Amino acid sequence: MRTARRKARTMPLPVLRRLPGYHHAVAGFRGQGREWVSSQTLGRALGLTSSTVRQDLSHLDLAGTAKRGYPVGELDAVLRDRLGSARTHRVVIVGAGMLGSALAEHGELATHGFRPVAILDRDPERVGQTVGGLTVKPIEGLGRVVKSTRAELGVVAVPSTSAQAVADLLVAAGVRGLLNLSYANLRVPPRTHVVNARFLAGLQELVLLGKGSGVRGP
Amino acid sequence: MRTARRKARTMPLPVLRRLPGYHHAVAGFRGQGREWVSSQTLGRALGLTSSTVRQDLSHLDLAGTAKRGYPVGELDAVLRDRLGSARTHRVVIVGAGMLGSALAEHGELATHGFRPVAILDRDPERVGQTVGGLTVKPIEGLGRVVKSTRAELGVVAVPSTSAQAVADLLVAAGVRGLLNLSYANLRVPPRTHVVNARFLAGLQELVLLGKGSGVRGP
DNA sequence: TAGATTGTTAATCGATTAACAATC
DNA sequence: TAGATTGTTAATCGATTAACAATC
Repeated sequence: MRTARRKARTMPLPVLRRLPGYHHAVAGFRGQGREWVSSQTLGRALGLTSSTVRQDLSHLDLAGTAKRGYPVGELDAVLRDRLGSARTHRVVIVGAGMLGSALAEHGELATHGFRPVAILDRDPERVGQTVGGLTVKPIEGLGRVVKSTRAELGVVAVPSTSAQAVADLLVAAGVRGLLNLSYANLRVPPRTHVVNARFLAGLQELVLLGKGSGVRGP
Repeated sequence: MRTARRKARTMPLPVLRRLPGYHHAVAGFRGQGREWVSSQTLGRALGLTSSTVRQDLSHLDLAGTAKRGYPVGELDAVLRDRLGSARTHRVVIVGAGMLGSALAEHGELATHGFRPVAILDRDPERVGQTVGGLTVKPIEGLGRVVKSTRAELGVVAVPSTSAQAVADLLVAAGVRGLLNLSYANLRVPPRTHVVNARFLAGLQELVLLGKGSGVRGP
């Protein structure tokens, strides 16, 4: 076993996407008081081969130990650092319907470093109401709100018909990343990122997978 | 240009995952009254190369035409057929918090063929309340409810700490696919499918992407 | 006709898996 | 010590992209 190289500089996108999964699993093992975890055990928890796990973890600033595996506490710390769980990430939510409100009031956000700092809506009926301790503001104020709250991230929680317009506003307001909860395909300029968490597309994917015939591969 | 082969039998997973995106884009073009759409235009809408689009669409039972592209109406019909938009897919929602309730009341579900047929919760306070026209039922009745409603799909809309337990119940009750909205990594038996739509993991992914340094590739 | 665009094959790229020496 | 497990290299697998003849 060669010495672990310090600080991997780059990380493939698939690996990056798995980090939240590792984090959840490791936090669980830590909660159980476990001190070491092997690549095989982690693989079982995430549905990956032990080989993939070792390749993935080689991108982190951490070394495992032969015969024991990876130190749970350290792994948890490294993952939390990468995922920014200890920092505060300000999130502005557009759409104060049930979905946006659910996000604003979701308890698990805070424990991972995310803080909803504003929620806005187009509907005058909703403006002024209180959601998760925040007063719903009119969408027209988005630019000012993003500036004054220094929000880094925006959540698109509006119907798919207005999603692109909202995305454009958020980009113009200067957020660096968008979480898209709508069914729309959002287009944003190169320096901005979009991550989709689309439950409707997810349900459709399940329908396609369920057909059995129709899917190839592993 | 050779004749299109009828009925592609299999479809790679990445292609399958892009079908909802194609569907949304094509529905948009159709709404504009457009009759033809090229692979290049579709690629722009989805953030793909025209080459990838042509490869993807070759898996569908449909032929394009040189110089014009793909017929929007036919493409829409083929996609709707694949995605099951015309059939009814019964969905049982576990968790009647704001997130589960948002799903139950979400208007876009019905237009794509998904029908919430039951919503359940562990909390006695919530049991009996009405959400989206459904009466919240106690979680203990899950097996009976799935049977009587003939639900095919289950939504896990509970805190991550109870997510695996809920997944186990849904699998035991016989649903064929799970939409996971929680942060947990769900483990299910081989014949069951899980699709994640995890907003918290999505926000974390945005943080990782935002670091700029740290990501490799395209 | 000339030019744009498909459908398909082949090349490239990159992720996953396998294999195994190092080593605890 | 013997055996389990890492870290890493190489092989494999599969997805994306490029290229181009067919053709509308």
